[in-house]
Amino acid sequence: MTRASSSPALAQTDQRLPLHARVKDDLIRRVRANEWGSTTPLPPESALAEEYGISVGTLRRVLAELAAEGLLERHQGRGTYVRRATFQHSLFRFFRMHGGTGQTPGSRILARNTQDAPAEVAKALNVEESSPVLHLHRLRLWDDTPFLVEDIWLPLPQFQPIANIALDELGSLLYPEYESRIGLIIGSATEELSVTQAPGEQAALLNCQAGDPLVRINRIARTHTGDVAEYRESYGLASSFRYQVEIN
Amino acid sequence: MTRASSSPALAQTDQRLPLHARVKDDLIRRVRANEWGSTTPLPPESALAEEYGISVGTLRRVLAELAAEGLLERHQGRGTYVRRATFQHSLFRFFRMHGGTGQTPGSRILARNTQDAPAEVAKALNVEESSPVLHLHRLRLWDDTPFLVEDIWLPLPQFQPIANIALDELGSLLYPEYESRIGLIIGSATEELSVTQAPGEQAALLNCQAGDPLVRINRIARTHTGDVAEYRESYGLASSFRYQVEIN
DNA sequence: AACAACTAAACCTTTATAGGACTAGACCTA
DNA sequence: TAGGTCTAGTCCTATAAAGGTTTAGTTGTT
Repeated sequence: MTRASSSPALAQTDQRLPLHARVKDDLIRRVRANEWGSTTPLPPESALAEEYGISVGTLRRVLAELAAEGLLERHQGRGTYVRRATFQHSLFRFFRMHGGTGQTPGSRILARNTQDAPAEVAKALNVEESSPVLHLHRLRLWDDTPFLVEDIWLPLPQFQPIANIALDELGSLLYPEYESRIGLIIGSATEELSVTQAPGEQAALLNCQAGDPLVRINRIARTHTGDVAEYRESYGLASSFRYQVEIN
Repeated sequence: MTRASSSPALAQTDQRLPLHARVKDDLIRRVRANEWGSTTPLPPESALAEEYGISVGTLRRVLAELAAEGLLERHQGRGTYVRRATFQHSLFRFFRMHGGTGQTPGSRILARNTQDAPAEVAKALNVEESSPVLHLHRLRLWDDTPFLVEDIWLPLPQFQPIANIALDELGSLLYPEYESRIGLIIGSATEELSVTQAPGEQAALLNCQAGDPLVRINRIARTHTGDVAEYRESYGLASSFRYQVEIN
């Protein structure tokens, strides 16, 4: 029950906290530091407990909490794994398309260029103003019907590979492309919803009147370590947006 | 480790489930049945464990899960309590008023009458169409500046006391009134956000142009037992609405 | 090559125990 | 009356142990 002698891994953590909290903090740190990919399991309970110099029961409590919070995934008989971000709760899910079931999603990149980061983009990406960024202008569709206009900004030179490849090689989903071409995994994001009125350009693309209300979603996407990797502004028809939340 | 003999309270639960899951289900049922108000504590761990015929460790696991899910609140040295709904996550929180800090919230009831429930309201309240309901038309303000127009429907005769009392006796918050005058506690709610354009009436009240985009929030509020107690439609200026969500 | 049986490794369930920390109220003292 | 001290009651931390279930792979048989 003494807190004097403990594993070196816990040296960095707050000594006033109970053991399980300190172990939890350290495990979060190690997950963020990408110590285990999402395909290699964490060491088994017994090994981790021994490593930290704590009992298996205490370690199990920590792992159960982290699983409940969605950071880890546990499978009886198989092991404990880092959970990939699922984006189950993205606001984008709430654009309800009229069509319904049998439709397929797609995307079309309308423009790709290198820019000096405008103030707003620089602030979101956490880079110097006017530093070079890659800009994508993109349309997202259901069965060739556009429902979302997107502007996406990526810091350079980090994302240079995305600037170089042929446009038709870019898949309809960008995050797998970041992962395969740059080895960068998006771990979390912040989205902000607001309502605007359609300027002429967006109105034409979305097939509505200039001035019609649009929902704007700004997303700042980050890696597991917390570094900002992408900033995007997406516009969709407000009339097809419906967001539900349970409160208590 | 046998599952044959167990507390009578568990007889109703699924015998194939592990003990902790069955106890959890039963505790949820008892909380919903209002067995403990939010001021009287649940029985202590030791008593509950004995009642269910399980060990304290297993019971603690269940209580910890329920606390993590927000159904219970635990206080070392004091006891375990049913948690009152906080509505921390209500969409209303995201109407950002320009003013800022030192302002005070208020509300003004513009109209109160008894109606035959319109189809939409009847469906939301889960009552027969054209059955009698109480309707409130209300303005919510910051420092006398209106920012939200609300229509509220309540089932009769249940809410008759609210129909009878003088309007100036109704406080600025309704849920405490339901609680003190009817003994009805709101336990959860579902909110749905959509965007509309202001009709003339709302525009005048909110001090904007007809046709300006409005955020509409429909809320269905329920008691702990799941019965619908209130339906409301609220309209606010879209330009002052900003909603943030963390995703992973 | 296909299938079944076995086995090791991993997580899961349940109980038990010893001691610690926090809270509210009772009691005592000034 | 005001303020401290004590104490019973309650939840919290940490460990230990015995047995169960699930998975993936290995081995053996046909």
